[in-house]
Amino acid sequence: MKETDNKLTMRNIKPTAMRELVLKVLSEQKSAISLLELEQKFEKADKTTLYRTLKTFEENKLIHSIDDGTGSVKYALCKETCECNPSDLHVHFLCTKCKHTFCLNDIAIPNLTLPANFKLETINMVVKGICANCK
Amino acid sequence: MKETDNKLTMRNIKPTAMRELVLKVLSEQKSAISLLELEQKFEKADKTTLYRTLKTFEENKLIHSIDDGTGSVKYALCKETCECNPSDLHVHFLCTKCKHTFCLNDIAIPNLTLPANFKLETINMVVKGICANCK
DNA sequence: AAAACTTTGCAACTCAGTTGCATAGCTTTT
DNA sequence: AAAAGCTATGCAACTGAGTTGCAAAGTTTT
Ligand SMILES: [Mn+2]
Ligand SMILES: [Mn+2]
Ligand SMILES: [Zn+2]
Ligand SMILES: [Zn+2]
Repeated sequence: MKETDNKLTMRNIKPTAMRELVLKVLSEQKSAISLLELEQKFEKADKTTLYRTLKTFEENKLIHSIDDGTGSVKYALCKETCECNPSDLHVHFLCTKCKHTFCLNDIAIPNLTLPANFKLETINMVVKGICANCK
Repeated sequence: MKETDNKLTMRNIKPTAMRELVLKVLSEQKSAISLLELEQKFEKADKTTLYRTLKTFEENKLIHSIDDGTGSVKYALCKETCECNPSDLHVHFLCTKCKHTFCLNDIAIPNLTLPANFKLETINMVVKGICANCK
């Protein structure tokens, strides 16, 4: 697990056995994953440990969290260069059929003209519909 | 409460005392309100009744709900003509200072080009930042 | 007035997320 | 190498928004 180790240390995360496993699982996903789903990928793993692992990953910008409105937060790997700045923001897509949540990394969030004296900080944009796999 | 009564019956909601009071409170708000906040506007009111009142209002398109990512759903009156169609969708704004959530009724959600074979159904777009009152 | 339906109020529950705390496992100092 | 100190892990218990079951109160229909 040299490669995985590297990804962790590059984000200033100490590479423990658990963290390597979690990163591996996250890397294998084609869509964003919830804490519960992550838990279920393991035979035996503690929810709290996974929870804190995800928090650590998120704080160190290895992953980003997605609030897709389903009631459970999803997590997905950040691009290598991602610093979670406004310019790294992208649209997310929730398929109403398969319930998968996708990062549309190539779809930037369109510009908006806000009312006078409103200052923009960040935007959450979630598109719901049918994904290419379900179509 | 002739006027309030009318708004309810026009949306096929039987005008009970409680419902009139709830609609009155909702009409007075300048920003969207949560179930808990609604509860606190009354001396003594049952959360369940308010909950179900909001559900009834929402089903009948008197109000719409807003998931602003704070963990508590907000509710705001619909425009008279609103049928909660895609064309009635608008951007919402959450002020990170005063924590108020506003309907930006005049700001339509911008068009997006989705990846091939993705079909759009609806969009939730929440802008976070500083509102005009807090600026 | 009785029967049928709707609304309300209370209590209890669900479920995702979160915290406290003790133990286990490293790392650094002596 | 042992002791001390820090970090990660595991379990249990808690939180808070939302939701459901059920009985009582209120309305409408017959
Ligand atoms: Mn993403
Ligand atoms: Mn609105
Ligand atoms: Zn799908
Ligand atoms: Zn504000």
